[in-house]
Amino acid sequence: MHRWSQLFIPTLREAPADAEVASHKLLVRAGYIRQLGAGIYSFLLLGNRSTQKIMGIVREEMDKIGQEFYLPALNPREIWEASGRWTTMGENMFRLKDRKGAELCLGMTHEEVMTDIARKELRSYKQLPQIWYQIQTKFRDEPRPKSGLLRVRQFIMKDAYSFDIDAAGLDVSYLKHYDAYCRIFDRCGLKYMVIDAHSGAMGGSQSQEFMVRTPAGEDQVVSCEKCSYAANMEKAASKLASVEDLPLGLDGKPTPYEIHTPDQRTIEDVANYLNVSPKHTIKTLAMMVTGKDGKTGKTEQRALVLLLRGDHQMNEAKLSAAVGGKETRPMQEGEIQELFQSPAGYLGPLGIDWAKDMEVSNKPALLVDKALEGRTNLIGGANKENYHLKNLTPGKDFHPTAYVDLRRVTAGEDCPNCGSPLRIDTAVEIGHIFKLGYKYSESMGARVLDRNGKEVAPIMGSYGIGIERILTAAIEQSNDENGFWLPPSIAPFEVVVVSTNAKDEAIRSASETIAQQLEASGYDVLLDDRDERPGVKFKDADLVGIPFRINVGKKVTEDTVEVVQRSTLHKEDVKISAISEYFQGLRSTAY
RNA sequence: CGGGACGUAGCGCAGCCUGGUAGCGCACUUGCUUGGGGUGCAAGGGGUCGCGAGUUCAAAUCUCGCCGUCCCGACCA
Repeated sequence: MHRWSQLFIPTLREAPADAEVASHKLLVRAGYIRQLGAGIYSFLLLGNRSTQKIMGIVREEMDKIGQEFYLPALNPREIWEASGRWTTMGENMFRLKDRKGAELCLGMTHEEVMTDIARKELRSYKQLPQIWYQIQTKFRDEPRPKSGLLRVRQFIMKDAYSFDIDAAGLDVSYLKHYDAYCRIFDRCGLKYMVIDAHSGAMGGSQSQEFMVRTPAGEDQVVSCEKCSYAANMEKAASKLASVEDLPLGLDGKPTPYEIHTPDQRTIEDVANYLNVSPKHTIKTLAMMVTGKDGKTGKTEQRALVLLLRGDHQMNEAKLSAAVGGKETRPMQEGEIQELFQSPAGYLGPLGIDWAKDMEVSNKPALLVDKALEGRTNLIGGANKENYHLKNLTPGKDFHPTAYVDLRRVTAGEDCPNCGSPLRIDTAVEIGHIFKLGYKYSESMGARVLDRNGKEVAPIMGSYGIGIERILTAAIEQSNDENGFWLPPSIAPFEVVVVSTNAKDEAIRSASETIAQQLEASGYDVLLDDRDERPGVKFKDADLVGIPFRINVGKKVTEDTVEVVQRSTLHKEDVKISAISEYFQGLRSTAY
């Protein structure tokens, strides 16, 4: 039996001044966590109980599909060199030296260690498939830890890795994880969505993220109001209404011609001045790309010009993907003048010798958004102050280096699947599954013999869940100014029994009895037996995330107590003799 | 890493401009009081004013350096 009077639950009336998001303020106020440093937190009794319950659920579901390991957080440099990530992980990796001067790092993820086990131990296709997982502490030297537990430098992750003989096998392992993740997040009581994601620096093909909508989130998610379409902003697409192109101007000849547009610099100005919709104009964005050349290894800089439909916005993530992850920045004035021989405001694609493919780096590249592919008679800058061009047709008047998707989806546009409006929300990523492919098995030399006796690399998948993020997301999803409420499955206690007057013997002993009864029926019970005023206890009970409260008060003389559901604040009188049955009933419904 | 802010008791803050005994609310301790939404009264305890230099008779206060934390951006399985 847990008695509040004997526990350390340091609740705070006020949130620390440096807490910004709801979950951070409340986790501190409720005595779940305390900060040790930037992005480093201690878990106290309540916080630890909650994360232990989350890990319990994760473990139960993962045990159905895989085997639990426990790998070291301290990793030698060699395995990270083997995968190539000793360098690519850069400053995000915590590095240290041992007494002999040997280099080590703290694991940010465990593809390397798992693959190392695989390459040493797996010999035959008969040993596949394997799904290995662990629940373990990860270290990442985030450039900017923030938002309490949302972005930290040390956290607990459930990470799993699958090894299969072929792509079909990987599909099965991937699906098993998908299903397990759904069960885990359902059991944790989260409202989540699954979105298509960018595989990012990890490589690989298919990838999905499990996201929880919250204003505190750092990721933008596009989802359909009606159907199940949902995607990361980096990947999201939308259906465009078709546009009827402008007719040919002047004598009807299909060649671009100049028109005088004095002081008309913005798309909006030009469109107004010429009395056309911005949909008929071309937006020209001048950028510079910097990055290492794949062949020479030298850091190089090249001009990159982007063309979008006038009313469209550029999506930085898509651009970054289009240039292979290199850094981009807007051109400076001098650079613009040098390439276009024209001031900004009148830039266009004509008169410049564009590179034919992205590999050729001595010429500027011209990337044209797919929304302009097939369009004709557009209006764009003439590369001459105070002039624009009419009758511009991509592919005819100028030749793009490539057509790519660069456009930023905006809320209200049509879903690519069903045509219903799309919405955009910020969200927190709580889980991620993806098909790694052969990246690690090949680079690290994991090989098995297939049924033909041929040596092949196993195909891998990688699957992660952020334990603390489940707690954080749950709080973000369910809180008010007085505190928060967790789903019973992950709450530190399921019920708090509040003895409203510690000095009243009838109330005191009834509280005791009720708490014992419920505990005997298998509930996690906290008995608030402190010698405090009822108001203090109610405030604390509302604060700390326990989903149900039993108020034991004067009505004990009538064999009655009050049950309060924290989420709704709904109150109900229940006979003490029937309290266990009452909660059994709840378990089948609200639980 | 670029921009901004902050650092005074466990938490929230004032004091700094104009240098001179370090303060308020909550929390904590003791006593009484109260007992269904942070009860009231009284008496207490608790501070290297982030750290280090400098200026000065005298520094929380002025100057310089460093450290730490938060926010925006960049970054990000």
